[in-house]
Amino acid sequence: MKNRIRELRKSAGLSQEEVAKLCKVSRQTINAIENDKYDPTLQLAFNMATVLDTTVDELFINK
Amino acid sequence: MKNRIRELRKSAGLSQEEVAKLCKVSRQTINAIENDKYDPTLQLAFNMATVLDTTVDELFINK
DNA sequence: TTAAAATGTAAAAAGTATTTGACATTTAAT
DNA sequence: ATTAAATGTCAAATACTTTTTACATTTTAA
Repeated sequence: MKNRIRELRKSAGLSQEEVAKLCKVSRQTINAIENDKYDPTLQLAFNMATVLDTTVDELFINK
Repeated sequence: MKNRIRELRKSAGLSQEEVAKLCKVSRQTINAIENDKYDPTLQLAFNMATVLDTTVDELFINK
């Protein structure tokens, strides 16, 4: 599963830590997901999409 | 997290077991998710959306 | 109304996500 | 060049998802 987190996060001018706080998870979690270490839970995927002003289907690329 | 699985599954004329096979998970997993026992992994959410001919954002209701 | 199919449920085990704390490396700004 | 901020990474612990096996209940259809 690929994603467009970095791209959209930078567009929004947010650091990994800021996204983490807004999503109420740790910075390491955001970092790991952004770098494809593992997939987020569905709930976190929705939270990230909301924070990055997009949808789950646009934020994550199912391949 | 609510979902529209039952609704879309019935529309597609599929049983839980058929959806399970198409998603390559157990019938019990589909049953549990459909009944809000827990959320699927993001990967499974995408697989279910594909099988039910919809999107993750339409299939699951983030509340 | 009986049989078959579908659905609901439970417990234990295995697999996966997340946290915390810590430290290293890279990037950005001064 | 130096500092601060941001990012990358690791290991151990905790929490959550999924599987398997098994059985009970409900629904569907003959």
